[in-house]
Amino acid sequence: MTEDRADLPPGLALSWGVLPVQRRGPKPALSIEQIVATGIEFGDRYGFEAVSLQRIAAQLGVTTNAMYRYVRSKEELIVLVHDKAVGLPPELPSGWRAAAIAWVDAQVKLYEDRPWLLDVPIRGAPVTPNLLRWVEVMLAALAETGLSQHDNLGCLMLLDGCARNYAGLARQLGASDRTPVQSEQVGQFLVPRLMEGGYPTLVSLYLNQEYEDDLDDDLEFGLARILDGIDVLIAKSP
Amino acid sequence: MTEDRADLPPGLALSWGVLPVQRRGPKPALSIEQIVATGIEFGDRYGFEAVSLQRIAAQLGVTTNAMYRYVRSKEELIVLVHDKAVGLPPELPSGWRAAAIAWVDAQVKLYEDRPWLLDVPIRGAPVTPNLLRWVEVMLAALAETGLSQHDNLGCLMLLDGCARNYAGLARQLGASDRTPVQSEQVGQFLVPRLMEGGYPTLVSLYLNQEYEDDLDDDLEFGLARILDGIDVLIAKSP
DNA sequence: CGAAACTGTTCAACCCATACGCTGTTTCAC
DNA sequence: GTGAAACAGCGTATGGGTTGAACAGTTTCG
Repeated sequence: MTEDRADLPPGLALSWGVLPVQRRGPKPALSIEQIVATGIEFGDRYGFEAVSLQRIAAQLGVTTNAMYRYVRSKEELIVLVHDKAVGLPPELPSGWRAAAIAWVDAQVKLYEDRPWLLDVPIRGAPVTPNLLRWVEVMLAALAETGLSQHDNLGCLMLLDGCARNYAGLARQLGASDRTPVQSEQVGQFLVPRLMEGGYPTLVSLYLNQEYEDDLDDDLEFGLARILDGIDVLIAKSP
Repeated sequence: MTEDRADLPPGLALSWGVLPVQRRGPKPALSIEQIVATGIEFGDRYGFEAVSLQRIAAQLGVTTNAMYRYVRSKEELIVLVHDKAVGLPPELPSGWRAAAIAWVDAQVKLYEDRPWLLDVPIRGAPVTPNLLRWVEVMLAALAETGLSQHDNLGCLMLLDGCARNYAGLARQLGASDRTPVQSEQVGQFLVPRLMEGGYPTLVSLYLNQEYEDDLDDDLEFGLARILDGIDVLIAKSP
């Protein structure tokens, strides 16, 4: 019995290069690679919402429905575009601490280059080649901690959350920098209501303007906390 | 000159109860509260994608376009529904460490009750009353650490990321539990390719089935790391 | 050579957000 | 009072998007 890949999660087979063999009929005018590359192009240029079957089809000079000869659904397309756009992780330096910093930095850099990746809805655990490669390299670097694989996975998720967190923050702050007027207006609207509504800590935060900070510092701060926390665990474990 | 709330971020004014005064004309058949409550109902019942202007309008016996008398856009609706569905934070116990645990637990519980809140796209820093209330209570609890407000904000973001992380993980794992057959198939598809493709760590992870774990443990693990990390910082600071 | 298989296309049905203009109602100002 | 301004809700329409069914053309195997 041949492998039934019909009910595998969307994009799994295609992302690993397993595509239905074709024996008869006209040769396809397009290729998956071409379609995915076009999707990434649209994402880079116009954001995540712009990566649609319609647009890609139009760009490639084909009707929308022709796309369904290549992908089963939009979701499948997104999975493929996501994996391809994430690409391969960098080589990590030796030493789990340096490796973790490099890994997180690389992720932040990636999200800086392609902010729209933060908008990709995450349906489940990663199963595509490039995403799993990122997991693999970090997990390998964490092996030297001597912790259990389970704990290492926990650390990795902590680091991943940290990276996504700050990348998202950096994006929204970068976007709001374009309209400092609006930010000012928000403050004027908000502060009186915070004072009346019993938000003393937030008021003092606003008035001290402590929220005006360098994002790199923020990332460094969060990452340092996590790494210190992992260190404590390593020291505790026999 | 009266306050110009026209160009404030969508949902800001409405969430704080500032709604356009109406002097003439028929009384509105609907109220914002009603609309938002209906949106939450749909979210609870059918997930985030189900909260649409069309559906809410139909449910309330009104045409879609009538909605635009109350909210300026779908985004505004989402912001309002989000804030209302999040609700008020719990009372936190004294002691920043216990408070942090309670705060994260409450958030995880919230996302357990309303998983669709994880799908709400985050456009910017929180500005709505309930969301800011969550920030306020945690920031107040962190005041006793003696760290700067800036550092406290960093800690809060760390905790928030942790909560969202594990809530998301819990949801996807809970969803995949419904179809263990598919998970099996994924493994059968994936493992050979991981072995051939040079993913030794992941292969061992898969084969040891170390990924089968209690999620509560995961949360506890991540949270413990973060709290330990914060502790280290407190100990270092004068 | 013929038939099977596969291609892209047209036609079509949906869902969704949003804009415009109309009608009828309410209420303030005179 | 009463008239007119202001406003709610509706119908219609538009544009964008995903997905499906039926069809016609092309390639290649038997």
